[in-house]
Amino acid sequence: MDFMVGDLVGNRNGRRKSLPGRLPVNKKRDRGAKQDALVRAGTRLFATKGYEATTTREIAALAGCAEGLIHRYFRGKAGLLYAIMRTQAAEDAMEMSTSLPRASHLDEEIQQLLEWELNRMWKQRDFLRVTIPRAILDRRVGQFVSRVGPGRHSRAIADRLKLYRDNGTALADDDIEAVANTIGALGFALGFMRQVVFGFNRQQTKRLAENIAAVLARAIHSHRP
Amino acid sequence: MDFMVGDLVGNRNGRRKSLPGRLPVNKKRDRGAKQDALVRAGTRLFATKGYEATTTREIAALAGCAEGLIHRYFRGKAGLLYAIMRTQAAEDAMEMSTSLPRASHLDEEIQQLLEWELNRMWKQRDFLRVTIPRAILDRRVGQFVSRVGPGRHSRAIADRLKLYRDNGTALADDDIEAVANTIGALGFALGFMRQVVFGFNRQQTKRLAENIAAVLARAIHSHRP
Amino acid sequence: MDFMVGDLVGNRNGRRKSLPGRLPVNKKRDRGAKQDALVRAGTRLFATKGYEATTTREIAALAGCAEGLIHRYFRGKAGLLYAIMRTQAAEDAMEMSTSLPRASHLDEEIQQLLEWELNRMWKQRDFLRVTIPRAILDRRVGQFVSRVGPGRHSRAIADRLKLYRDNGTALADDDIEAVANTIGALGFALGFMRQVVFGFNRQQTKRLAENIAAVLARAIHSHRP
Amino acid sequence: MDFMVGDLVGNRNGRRKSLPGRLPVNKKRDRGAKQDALVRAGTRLFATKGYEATTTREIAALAGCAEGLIHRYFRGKAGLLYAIMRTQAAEDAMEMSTSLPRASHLDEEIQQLLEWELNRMWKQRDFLRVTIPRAILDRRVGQFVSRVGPGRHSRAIADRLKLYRDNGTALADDDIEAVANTIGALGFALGFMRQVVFGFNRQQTKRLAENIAAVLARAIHSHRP
DNA sequence: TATGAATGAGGGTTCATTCAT
DNA sequence: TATGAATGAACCCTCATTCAT
Repeated sequence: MDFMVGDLVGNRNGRRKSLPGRLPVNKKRDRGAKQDALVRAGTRLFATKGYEATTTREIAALAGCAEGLIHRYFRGKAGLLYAIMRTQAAEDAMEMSTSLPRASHLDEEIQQLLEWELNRMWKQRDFLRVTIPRAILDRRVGQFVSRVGPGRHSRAIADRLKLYRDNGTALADDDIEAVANTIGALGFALGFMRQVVFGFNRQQTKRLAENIAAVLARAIHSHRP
Repeated sequence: MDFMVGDLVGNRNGRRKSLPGRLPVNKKRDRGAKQDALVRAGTRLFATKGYEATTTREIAALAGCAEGLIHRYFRGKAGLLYAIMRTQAAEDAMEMSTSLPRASHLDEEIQQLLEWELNRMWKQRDFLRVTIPRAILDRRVGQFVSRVGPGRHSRAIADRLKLYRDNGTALADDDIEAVANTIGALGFALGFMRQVVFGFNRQQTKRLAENIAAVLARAIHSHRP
Repeated sequence: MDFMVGDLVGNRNGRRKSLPGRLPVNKKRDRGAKQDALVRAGTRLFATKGYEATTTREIAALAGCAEGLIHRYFRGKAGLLYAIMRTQAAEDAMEMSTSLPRASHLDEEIQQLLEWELNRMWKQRDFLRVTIPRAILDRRVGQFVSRVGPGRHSRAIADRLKLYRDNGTALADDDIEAVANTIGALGFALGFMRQVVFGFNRQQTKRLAENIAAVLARAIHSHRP
Repeated sequence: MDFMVGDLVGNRNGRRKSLPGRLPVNKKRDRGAKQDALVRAGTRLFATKGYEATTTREIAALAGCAEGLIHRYFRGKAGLLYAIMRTQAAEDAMEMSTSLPRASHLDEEIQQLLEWELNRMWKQRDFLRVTIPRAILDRRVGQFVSRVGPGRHSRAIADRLKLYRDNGTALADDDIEAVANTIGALGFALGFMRQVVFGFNRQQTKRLAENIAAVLARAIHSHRP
């Protein structure tokens, strides 16, 4: 009267038809570390293959943990993407607060601000490779990026420029806004598009930036002659 | 199954040469029309939903023709993408030759060049929404875009600037290069990223561009004091 | 300048990494036949393993066609289930119209009606094995089943019984309703539950039904003595 | 991983015997309470959503204990299902012994037996919603259900009918068997299928049962005219 | 012992591509 | 040649089960 009926009840995992010996699995619990690993793996893969072309399997494999965790921690692939963006925005905010020393002259300030932007773009290149394409497709992401990226940065740049004076007079607000936005635009166009996307030589790009910085400095100096 | 990047600069037809013996007169016209329709539909859909999220079925439906044609004409979805990029590059090249009238002063020239760039970005926004994400993922596409986009344009801009003189002397090459690149960078950053991706108000953006143009003009005027 | 970039565009099927030689596939188009095959395969598998435990993969394999067709034809697994139920309801309706000859006496009529019900249950056993569990879980399915099953049948049985008279008088409506419902109930309880689900011997069940029919006939004959 | 049907009649604990040396006094009480809670939660959820569609997480949540306990106590989800069936079979057996008072006449007896069956089905509806679908899919469960359900009950009904006499003579065995089985069939068909599954009005169903009982009583009275 | 976090096999479904018509 | 029905690989996600804590 005893017979096997286990397989009469079809359950998802009961059907493990061909798994003779399991490998010993690392089930150590370390939520923080695994979340980090997933965010890092996701960033890397989304950046190089694109969000859609990256599979959750790959991400889990690269992160060295189970696919299911992507869904447990981030509520799915899309959630991981958002987590990546939030994480980066937070890190960027932190990095901004580690202040760049003030330069002795306006020329130098513009010089170093532009260089700083270029470096920032380079450091954040993976993040940007993930984010920009999403921003292009999704208005909401675009607004988020705008707020935490160019928005925050041009304001910071403008604030720094306000501290400088030319022949004893403060710089005009319009000029400050123009230069701050130009520096932001150049940061993105040279630092990200040119250096990262178009694959131009970094030294050459840096020299170009230096020339431009010099031109900008001249412009702002010569205000109302 | 694999597409040549060479295709990016090749002719639009997937087939290398016309088949022997069979007049393709009217067929050709239909073929061309359908290819155009597919390219247009693909551009629109890739731009709004992204390449991966767009299905070939949708493209065919929007173009009003059969799904199979995407494969026959363009060797698949990826081939259509390349065709879109080629098409746009060609159109852009044509548009550049419809020349912008020369301005009477350098100030005006910079002004109108920047405005022209902003408009160009706006007109090409769908194309850019398709292309930029691909360029970000694919170094080779990046190089292609760089060549037909910023490369071509900054050269054209520089050529125009060379025609102007300040106090009777030609502008310095370094300044020309700096300003030409800055105009290009601003075109992309303001015209595409700010206007299109971040969804900023166009008038406001245009005014910002005008301020910036004024600053740049001042800089280049005051050269060699 | 020509390099492979095909794999830079991650598309779903482009990734066919390890399919050296495809088997020649039978892509013959025969929608009707394939729909039938899927309905039949679905009925069989749902009946024996249950709806949830059956995979669409299995259904397609048993039907000898592609999994995708389940979604194209029936909009998914659930749609196939509904199609099965509709199909069966339609067939059952048709079969009902192939009339059972009228018996010479009421006794015989009850006898043959009950037998007819038992046979119907046996013939429809796979369908019932699919449907009853769903009806148990889903009020809507329950109502549908009730309408096309017991509802339709007891009415038909009642209509037949109305044609008989006992000692020259028509049978009382209440009696007809009672006997018709009893026959229906017995059909289900003996024909399906006992014969099919509990696995009782069919001959024995048939004899039991004959005894019961005799008792019922007596009851209705002896009306108001 | 495979469950023995023997478990269906075994004791409720997954573990065969108590562990040596460790007083399980209070633990046992908790254990029992949690097992009960899991069985109750499982019954409710399996009944309303179906076995497969119910997750162990839901069951644990409804029972207010940890998911892992389902596996520790019942060796998995399937084991819980068997425990549910065993529990119910045991409760049903107990309830049968709380005897229904004997009626004064056969008519009344049939009447009250049928009513009793209908009520029983109503009370056990959740259990039946769990069990019937499993019985339909699994021959062995079907046999188990048949034994502890209809089998046990028709025997009990027959035993009661044997106590009545008509005009001083005992009822014929065939008639008793026929009526007992008919009552059982009606109990299931009206009490479960009609009342519970098809969602018919209970009062109306009760009246129909009364009519039928009257007809059956007449039949059995008039035996051997 | 009890918990619930971690695992990963397998599910339904989508959709680029193929090919009969 | 053009069509769109058919194909099936691969996707994201669920959830029974395992096992560290």
